[in-house]
Amino acid sequence: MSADAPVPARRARRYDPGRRDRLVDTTLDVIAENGVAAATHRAIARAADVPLGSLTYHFGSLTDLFAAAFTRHVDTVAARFDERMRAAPDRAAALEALVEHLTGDLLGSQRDLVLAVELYVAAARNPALRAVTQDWMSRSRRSLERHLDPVTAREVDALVEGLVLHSALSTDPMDATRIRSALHRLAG
Amino acid sequence: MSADAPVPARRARRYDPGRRDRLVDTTLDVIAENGVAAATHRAIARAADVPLGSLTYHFGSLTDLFAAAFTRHVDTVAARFDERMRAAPDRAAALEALVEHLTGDLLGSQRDLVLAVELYVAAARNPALRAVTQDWMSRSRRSLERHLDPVTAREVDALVEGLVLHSALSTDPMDATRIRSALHRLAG
DNA sequence: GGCCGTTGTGTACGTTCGTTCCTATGAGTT
DNA sequence: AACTCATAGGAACGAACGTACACAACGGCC
Repeated sequence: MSADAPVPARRARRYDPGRRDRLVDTTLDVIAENGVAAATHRAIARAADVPLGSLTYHFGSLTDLFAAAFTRHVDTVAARFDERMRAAPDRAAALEALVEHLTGDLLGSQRDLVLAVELYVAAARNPALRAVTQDWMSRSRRSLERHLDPVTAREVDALVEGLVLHSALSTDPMDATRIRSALHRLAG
Repeated sequence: MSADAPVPARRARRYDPGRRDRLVDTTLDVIAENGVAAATHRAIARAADVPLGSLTYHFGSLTDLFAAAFTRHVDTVAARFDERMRAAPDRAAALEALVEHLTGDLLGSQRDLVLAVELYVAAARNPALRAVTQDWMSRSRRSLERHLDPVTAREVDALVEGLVLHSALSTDPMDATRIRSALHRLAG
């Protein structure tokens, strides 16, 4: 009469060395999927299949976790973007690489697009995240300045931001041809 | 023994014909000030100095209230923008009006800027708000097409969106001169 | 002046949240 | 093998949330 007692089903898994890293990744997944507002401790714990307490153990607060997640995201995208710019031999190639970055890397995966916008808004209200956005903006501009003068780089940067926003939210985003034409008008 | 009884301090004010309108305005204020996430029934009620129940009486749900608020905001900004475009006699004047719109109307009041970005993100997750953003985007483009061909209008629209985002979040937004130069490069 | 239906108000309910805390476990060290 | 301490796990707390609802108050109508 005690075999299948109402034991609360103890969790078996133990000692998970990469867990902290996985939590950061899962956080980005949840934010991309449902937005920052829906990225609660519980939602992330469920998505990562870890108990609730594990989150507050690894990260002192939800803001800390967001900061870690966005920092990772910015590092990933900024590194990829700078590599593209570094690989370009001249200005024309840089513009084409920019088109590729926009249509291939970003617009291809709605994920990075959405994460960017979510980061922008979260940072607008949260001082702890503002540094991450600032870092992204300055790295992005520095990459552009490999082939563009500072004034043009700044204008292109603004246009790119607008294209990202448009693409993330509009029903009919601009295609590669239109983007290329706009970039050349601005920086060609 | 009953004069100053612990009566819960009945509210005196009654019959407030313009209340529904005021609630919409107050909602925009709260969103601009603290973001959509902080715009709760209670926060708005406090800001408008009305009891909590008044909100659910006038608006069936929080989403309904947001939709009403954003619709009003879009109507205001879109009307002002279209008037500027309509008043411009030619393409050059239209571009200058656009600069004026950006630096004067929008960047002058951080408020409209922030509201725009908040709307974008809220709409990305909430189907009921998506129609409002679509309306804004199409009206904005139609206004631009008074003086620009459709292709250019679209590019300018994207650039403007990027400038808005940059201005709302960057520490050193572009000034009127730079904005004018960028617009002329793109559409001049 | 008395009735009625719209409008206004206060409270309560059930849910979800971030965070805290106590206990259990096992890898690494001695 | 024994000990230790960083990690893991689950329950609990108080606070805040959206919403529902019962009752109060008053303008408009007879």
